[in-house]
Amino acid sequence: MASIPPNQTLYIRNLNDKIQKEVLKHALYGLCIAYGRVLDIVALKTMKMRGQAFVAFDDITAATAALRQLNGRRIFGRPLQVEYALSKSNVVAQNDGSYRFNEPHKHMSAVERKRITDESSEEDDIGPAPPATNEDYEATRDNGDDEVSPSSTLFITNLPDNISIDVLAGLFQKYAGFQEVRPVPGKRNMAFVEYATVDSASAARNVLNGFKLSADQPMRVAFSR
DNA sequence: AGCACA
Repeated sequence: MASIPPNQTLYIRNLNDKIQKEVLKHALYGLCIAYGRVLDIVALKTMKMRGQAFVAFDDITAATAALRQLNGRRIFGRPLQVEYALSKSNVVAQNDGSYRFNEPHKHMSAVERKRITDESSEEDDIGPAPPATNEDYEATRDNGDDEVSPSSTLFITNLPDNISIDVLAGLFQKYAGFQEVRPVPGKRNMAFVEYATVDSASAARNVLNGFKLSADQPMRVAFSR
């Protein structure tokens, strides 16, 4: 079996394509960041590309470690199939100066190209991506009800019943200071998330409170008491 | 199964 030469980008397939794209990326990020710096994650929901993702690492060593550890690992109910990508990601090309944003990477008719483009812009995500900044967040935040004082432990409620620890870890690991997710025994729709400091917990809370993991259930992220 | 990104 002719194998693919090492590449600092991994090609991942067999992903559950029912999962909201942003959630998927967060989860992959959470899994991958353990092996090195992650430069970018690309996932498309086009006909051709759904169920697949590209994770660009800092270097080949990190990618190789992630490939070894993550291949076959179950996430969202499916074992990941991880290989090296065939080509260089744009992010890495940009980094090494070889990026030319014109050169066609595929031979495709104009109509095919248009079809792909249309599909890419189609909005099939269930809910919104987490706001990118705290400023964005102010618009979506619920100015509510917690009189609990800030803490390094977050208490998550209103989760979809069948949520996995993987998903939550994927989401919360993206924010600095993340330590662990702890299930609440007997309560499938709640969890604790531990951060190193009050500030890091607070930052994660600011972004993720109200984030939808399912269409109708914005999760609530509060400080634990 | 399916190797993209502006």
